[in-house]
Amino acid sequence: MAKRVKAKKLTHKTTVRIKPTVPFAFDYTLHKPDHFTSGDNRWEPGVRWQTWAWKGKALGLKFQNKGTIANPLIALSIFSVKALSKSFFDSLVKEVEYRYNLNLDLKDFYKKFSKDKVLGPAIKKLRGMRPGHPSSLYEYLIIGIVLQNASVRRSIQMFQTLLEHYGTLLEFNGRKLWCFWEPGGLKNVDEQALRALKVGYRAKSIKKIDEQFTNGLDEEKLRKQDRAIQMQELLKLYGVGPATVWYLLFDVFHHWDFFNHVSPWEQKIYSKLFFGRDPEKPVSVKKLLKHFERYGEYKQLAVHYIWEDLWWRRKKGEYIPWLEKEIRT
DNA sequence: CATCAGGGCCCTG
DNA sequence: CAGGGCCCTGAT
Repeated sequence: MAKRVKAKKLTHKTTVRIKPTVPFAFDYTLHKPDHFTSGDNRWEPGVRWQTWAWKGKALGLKFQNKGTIANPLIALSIFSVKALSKSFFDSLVKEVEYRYNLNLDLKDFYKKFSKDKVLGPAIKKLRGMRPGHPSSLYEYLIIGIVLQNASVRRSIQMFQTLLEHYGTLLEFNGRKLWCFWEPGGLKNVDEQALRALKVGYRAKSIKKIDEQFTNGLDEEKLRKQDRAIQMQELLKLYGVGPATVWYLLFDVFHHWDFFNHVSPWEQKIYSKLFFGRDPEKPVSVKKLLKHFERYGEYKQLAVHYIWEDLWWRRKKGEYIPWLEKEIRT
């Protein structure tokens, strides 16, 4: 399936140091085992390689853990074709800090919920974990579209194929990874061509989002608006509904306090986690949402901790039979 | 084999 | 505001 193409070699390397706020857990922040793996990143303990389209440049990033939870330090190496300016690096680092929430203050959240029966143990284990996602709004929208009405395996296939057709293969630090195309990159691609990649009816959404996005949607500006405006603007995008917006508000716009949607597979998992129920006989969405109210302004963050704890347990080798049944990769 | 549901959304009535 | 249809794929 992989197209045979020549990788763009990123021979320039610049390393900068980033000091996140304390406490900081490198692996729990830089790797989320529930996010589907794809050709744009690689993780191993203490290291993450990630491609990054930024201001017209296709970059390779390598994050290395050089500190501890109590005294954190990240070495970020930026690989590029040509040398880049100081102001370019500054803007990039600022964006990295934003997307991974490296300056987030978790004290109040921990103070409020460290003793919570369900959340407490997760906080203890994952102490220093930030929520966050490496994608821009545009990139996340494309990912959101391929998640719709599809199994994990199919989503991965669609995303990988899109990357391989419209992205750029980069080679840096001895690795080859695909980099996302820039917004507007599908201008000369018609819907039929997208359909040929087996994305199905999502072709229309992808195409329209690429158009609508280049026609004035500005991520920077939207970040500064309040949540209601953000929702309203996102829902205007063709193919974006409540489920996709819910993901976006958390992962891209960093609202920790907003929880209005539960998708069917998540409903099953939450039912088991929070109510001990058989996932096949899930608790109603309404009841789940009401349950999350106890976490107040941190409800989405709280669920993120419990959710990630579950996936890390699996990642670390614990066999969770009911979960395996729900995943169906 | 055929049929169906799936990590939604749009559109119609 | 409920419900049919949509692409494709793996499960049954």
